Amino acid sequence: MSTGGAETERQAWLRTVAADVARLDRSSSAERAADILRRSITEGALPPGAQLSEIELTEVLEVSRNTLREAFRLLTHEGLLVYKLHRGVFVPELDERDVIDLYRLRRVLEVDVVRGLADRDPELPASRLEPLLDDVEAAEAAARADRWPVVGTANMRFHEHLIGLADSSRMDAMTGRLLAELRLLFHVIATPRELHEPYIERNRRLFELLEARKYDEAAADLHEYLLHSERAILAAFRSR
Amino acid sequence: MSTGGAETERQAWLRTVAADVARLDRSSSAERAADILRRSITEGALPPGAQLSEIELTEVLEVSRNTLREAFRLLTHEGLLVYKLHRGVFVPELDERDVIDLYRLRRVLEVDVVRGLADRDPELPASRLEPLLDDVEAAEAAARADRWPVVGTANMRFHEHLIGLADSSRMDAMTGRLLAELRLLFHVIATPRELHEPYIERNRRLFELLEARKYDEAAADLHEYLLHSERAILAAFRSR
DNA sequence: GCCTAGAGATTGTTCAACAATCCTGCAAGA
DNA sequence: TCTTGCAGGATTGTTGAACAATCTCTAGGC
Repeated sequence: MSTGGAETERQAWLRTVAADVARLDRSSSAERAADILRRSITEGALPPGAQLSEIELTEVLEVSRNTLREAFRLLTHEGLLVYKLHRGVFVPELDERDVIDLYRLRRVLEVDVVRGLADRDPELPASRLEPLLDDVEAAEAAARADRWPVVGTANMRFHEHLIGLADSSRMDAMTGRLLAELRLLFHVIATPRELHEPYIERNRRLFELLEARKYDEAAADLHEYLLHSERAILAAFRSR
Repeated sequence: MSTGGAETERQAWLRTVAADVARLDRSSSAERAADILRRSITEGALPPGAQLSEIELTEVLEVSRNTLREAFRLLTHEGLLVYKLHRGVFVPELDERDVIDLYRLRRVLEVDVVRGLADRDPELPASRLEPLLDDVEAAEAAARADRWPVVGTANMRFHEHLIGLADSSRMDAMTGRLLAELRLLFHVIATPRELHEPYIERNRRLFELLEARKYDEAAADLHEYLLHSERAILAAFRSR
């Protein structure tokens, strides 16, 4: 054996390898099929209300019905599909109450994460904020290229990475679900630019507040941010 | 057609019927199998670390392997089972970090629900609190009968009903998951009495604060309550 | 005692078939 | 005209069997 310091380093390496293996392992046919369907749904190719035929998709995705149904189950639990017994799976149609419900949870979780960062500030290396900056810059670049759906994706990732700072696997899972459902809502709104543009700047400001370790200020800003976003979506929703 | 008022009444009735239909519909073989397994796990018949053999359970539950695997998927997404690729499904073994993670989320969600009740106090009929009182009394009765696992169940339902006051389907789903995982933790603790007894009284006090509409006070009480519970479980966990 | 090879067992995936249920269209009746 | 009842076809729910991929365990060699 070696010293404690070397041992820790070795353990850290073992952990990264284990994570890589786990990432490779999770490539069952069902999850690959689910990946394709997830993209089709979140990118709008399968609009809310659409039914997914089993036999049709088995041919397109080249998997068996059982495997496809397992993929359906995966997406069902992410909120991207709903099962109707003996009738099939459908892309859910969310309404205003869902918007309110989703945003209520987003506010609770995200604001709490930011506020909670104050307690563990010392142990949080600055490098943890790098993914957030990457997302902001990706959004800015996409905006310059006039690619607003890409801006939306980058903004979403910003919030995913924000939640990730809490190091809570369960919060990550919940947020993933919430944001996936949110994407369903975006597709009923015709003007992606108005929907995403204001938040590029707000995300950058949020990032800078975090970088400056002004966590309470960041939490207050985020709270108001999410209220603003909710109002915008509700307004766009009502004018359909 | 009739007046607007009658129309609203009719719509309300239609909603209740639709809810009943949805409840009846959700009875597929896979979900029935999942129900049985869920009870076995939460009641401790299947302890953490146990492996669930496919061929064995197909015989016991009298379903096919495919249907059983669909039930496994359902429970996996509730956190009650974990898949290890090519090795099978197991009842997860939670550790101290899971305790901390679970309680962090419980505090965030439950305290927010209670605090949020203040905003919608007028529209909240007093009858909505009845299930909470039922749970408190059920726990008290079970305690007198010295049936501590039943006390634990009643206490859990109290918190489920508490979250239910928010009328948020997504929060209900999240809480259901969190509490199910919590039950997994309870089974590694040998003394159910110490684990559940203190919270009978605390639940009653919480109920009385809600009944008196002292929501902020109730929220503060609940916050401290959950910290206390977390410490108790962590202590029991460390002394195994 | 440790390592390796291979047999046996278990899981991952597919396929085909049948049962149960839903949707569609049409005809009969009020 | 509107509702009701009834085939017929289409789709989903479930099963069983089969094969491939992987893991576990044991036996044997060093």
